[in-house]
Amino acid sequence: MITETDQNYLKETYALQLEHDHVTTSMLADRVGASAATVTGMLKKLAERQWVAYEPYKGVTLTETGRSIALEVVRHHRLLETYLSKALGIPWDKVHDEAERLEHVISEYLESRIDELLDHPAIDPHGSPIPAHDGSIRESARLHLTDVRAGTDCEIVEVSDRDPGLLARLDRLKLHPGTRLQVLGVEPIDGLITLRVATESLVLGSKTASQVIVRIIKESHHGRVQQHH
Amino acid sequence: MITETDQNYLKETYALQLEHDHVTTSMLADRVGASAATVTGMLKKLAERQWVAYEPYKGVTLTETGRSIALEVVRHHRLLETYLSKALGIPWDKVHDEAERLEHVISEYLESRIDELLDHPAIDPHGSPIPAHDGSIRESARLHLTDVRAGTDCEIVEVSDRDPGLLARLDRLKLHPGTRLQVLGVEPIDGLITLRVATESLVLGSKTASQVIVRIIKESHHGRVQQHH
DNA sequence: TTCGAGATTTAGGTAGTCCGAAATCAATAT
DNA sequence: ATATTGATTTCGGACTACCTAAATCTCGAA
Ligand SMILES: [Mn+2]
Ligand SMILES: [Mn+2]
Ligand SMILES: [Mn+2]
Ligand SMILES: [Mn+2]
Repeated sequence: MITETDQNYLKETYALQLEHDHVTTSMLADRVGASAATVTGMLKKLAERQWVAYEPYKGVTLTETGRSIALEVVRHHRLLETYLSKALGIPWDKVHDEAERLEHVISEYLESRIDELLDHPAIDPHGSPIPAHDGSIRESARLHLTDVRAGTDCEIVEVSDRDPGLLARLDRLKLHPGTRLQVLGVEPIDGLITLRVATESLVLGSKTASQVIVRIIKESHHGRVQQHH
Repeated sequence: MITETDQNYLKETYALQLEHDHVTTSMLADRVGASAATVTGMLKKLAERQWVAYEPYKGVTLTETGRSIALEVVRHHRLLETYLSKALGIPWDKVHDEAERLEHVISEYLESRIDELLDHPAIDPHGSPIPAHDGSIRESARLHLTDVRAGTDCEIVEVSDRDPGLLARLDRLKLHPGTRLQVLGVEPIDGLITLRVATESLVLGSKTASQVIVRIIKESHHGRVQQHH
């Protein structure tokens, strides 16, 4: 039997694998809100069930089975966020926490009703791709706003859905998926980024900018895009 | 902390108190799907937390606190059933199981959004009253179709939401809350009840008829309504 | 190459929910 | 009044998910 806890561990492992090439016990402990000791125990259990490959002291990787369990939960999560936002008019900084609990209890039947009613949406309110029913998902390379050179034109693709405070602020600044912007300058010491959005300019800290994923529309002439990490 | 299990025990105790004047361990065991031994243990815990009054070998009663916890869950359940039915078009024999899981995880915020969108509904798809936000509820006397004399005109008020098979059948027979009917005859041995609904007549067994709650529109001239039990 | 520091695992334990089997109780029939 | 029986509780045990503290491992700095 797959418990809600199993689903959360697998989902967070999936998310961490997208951002890091090595997923550790402590990273997972941080995400699921449990102690490292607890995570070690759970990883042994998940490995026994063949949902992850686990090398003590090394790290953890999802198996194919584990990945599809994770994607099923991610699909629920993102469909629910989209539904709550569009059908119930719930603001985008409140949908995540609600979906976090609902994702584990909706039936496949309800999932498909929601999917139909929304006309099979491809992205959620934060710009994240919604896995298809068959588990396929478009996992494009993720370019963080912190890694964009000055002078570049881009469009926001996705923002992190975890922090309501961040989302409320981005909303006030009119920074949403789809928003066009130009990077005016990057301050090298503190990483402050100056942007032009429509006709206004504004400054973001690197903590905020690192939560924003963009795609480049017109590259700066002065050099190449920096690599993250 | 109130767990999902706590909520289920309290909710079922509430439901049983409406139908019986004495709620026993085995009745609860049957409803929550656990052994009598398990229920005894849980009742001790619930009594310790002052959610029920529990007399070993005697039975169990909700305290005021226990009742309001139960009504909160019942409100979630019935609002969700109504929403799933009206907004998502889910058939009335499928909404119960879905609501059974969702009821424990929706926030007060989502509850109120749903309530607003439905314009503060008073009854759910099965005719059961939805407790108000403040916990008030119209608990009218419940007259079962099995207790109605031949010759009486009535209207269906409520049907049990637990059994999808029953609901599917009632739907096929066009027996819904609001449906008018006349009891043509009651067969004394097997309890078969003959009804006239619109222009057609049909026969129900007592198992089915006992799940239907009615209110009398015009009493038979030949005597009084029988008492249940 | 050795030595820590920090990450991780192991050990020992709690809380919650469940079970079957055995013991006990309460109510009824004799 | 007593025996029987069905309901209920008690007992011993299982399983999951969590914790802290102690032991152990890994890897980079010296
Ligand atoms: Mn979750
Ligand atoms: Mn999202
Ligand atoms: Mn429930
Ligand atoms: Mn109902």
